[in-house]
Amino acid sequence: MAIRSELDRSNPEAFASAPVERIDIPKKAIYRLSIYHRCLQRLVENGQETVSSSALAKAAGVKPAQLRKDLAYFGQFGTRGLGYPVETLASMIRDLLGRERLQPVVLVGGGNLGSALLRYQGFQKEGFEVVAAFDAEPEAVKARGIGVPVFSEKELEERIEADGVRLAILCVPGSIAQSLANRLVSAGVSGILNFSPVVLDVPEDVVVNNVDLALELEHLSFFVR
Amino acid sequence: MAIRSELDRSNPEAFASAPVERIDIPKKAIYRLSIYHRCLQRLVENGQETVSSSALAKAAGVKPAQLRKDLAYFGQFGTRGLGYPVETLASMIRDLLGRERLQPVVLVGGGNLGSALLRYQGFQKEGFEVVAAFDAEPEAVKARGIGVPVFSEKELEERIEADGVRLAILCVPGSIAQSLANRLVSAGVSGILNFSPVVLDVPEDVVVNNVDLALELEHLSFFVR
DNA sequence: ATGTGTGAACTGATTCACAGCC
DNA sequence: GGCTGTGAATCAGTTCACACAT
Repeated sequence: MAIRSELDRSNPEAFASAPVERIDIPKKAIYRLSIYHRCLQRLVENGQETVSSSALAKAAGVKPAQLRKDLAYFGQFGTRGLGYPVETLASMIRDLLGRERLQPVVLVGGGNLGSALLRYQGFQKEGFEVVAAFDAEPEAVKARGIGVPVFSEKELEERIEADGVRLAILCVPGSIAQSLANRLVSAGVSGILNFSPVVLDVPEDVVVNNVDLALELEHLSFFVR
Repeated sequence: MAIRSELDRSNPEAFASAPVERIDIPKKAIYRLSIYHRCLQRLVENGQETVSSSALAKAAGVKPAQLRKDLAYFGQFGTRGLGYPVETLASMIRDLLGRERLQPVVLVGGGNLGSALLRYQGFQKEGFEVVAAFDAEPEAVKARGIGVPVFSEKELEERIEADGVRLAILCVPGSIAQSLANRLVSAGVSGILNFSPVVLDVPEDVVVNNVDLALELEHLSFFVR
């Protein structure tokens, strides 16, 4: 089981119980896998058949050795003297990330940011399906007119369990974030993309990925003199 | 000068030429400073006067030793046997992050995500002022009714230079992100919060902080079996 | 010749553990 | 007694450099 080391924006203690064979893979490497996948997709579109570690690394903004090492965690995919087969590599990463088939996701919190994300096409484009949204005042959110069914927050457990959803996007005020996270977890969610400005406390087998927009901006402001 | 090591989501090569005296501070430590500040704000509201490293660390989701070391990079703020003065510490972090006074920010790209972020109150609440937004079709964005002036993308240089803006939020399609980043940089911007799904290539003295929403979700999907 | 795969060396960051101060 | 500040020890992650395959 498991992956070691922390990912900056997520709870340092959040580990995953991954399918047994993978051991000792830095979370950062997994993170980079997604980036490689993006770059590979572009190459596929361009009809390129193979790519060298240096070319792909450059596109992804990392060093060639790093790319090779990252891929090597999962097996041997390249041909010495030639490079990596673009199509095959892309598909293997998708497989690894559990992205071969559509993943259902729920969104909790239909405020400004929440309904913004509902309208945002980026998730759908990358193959995630937001199957439901929840809010304390579902009517208000519905009024903003989005193609995702909005339910009362009370139906949260019921619907998540019914659909077997494992991923949630949480964008509620900090004050209620923890209690909603608890409810999500006990309904069976094991991955939370958290936009609330709080450090969530969750069981070991749940992974939280924090995206704190204001904090990102604040962080930048340190560097601009 | 300067800060070493990388911050996960930003360009690994992006370093800052910081005011000389600070040397050898991990970027991650600076990142955590923002988190500590959040927690301190809550304590201020509660009227608490002092806080121990273990209490604050717990709230921030880190180990006490880490918190102490992080703060020690910048000076000695605590009292042995007592803890840290909440108010003073908060203000010193603000000062350090360059957040004592309001920072003007521009937003580029008024698509789904862009106009969502314009409506999002989080930035304003944390003391950033979005002074202008730019889009190729400013009228369309204006129509969505937001309290921020929207200009044609052509006026970008002009207005950024006039206002001396140093921070930008970039949320345009990947295909045009690099060229807009170039224009921002030459107009004087030195910190970019990048929501576009591309690795931006910028000069050494510009800091890019990448927030790739689809990628965050994808990353989670690895962990949910 | 070219370019992967990988142990070994290195660099950076976290944690320990304790000395020193209130 | 409690809690900070910090050198030393540990741990994780990156990069090097080269053996090996095509």
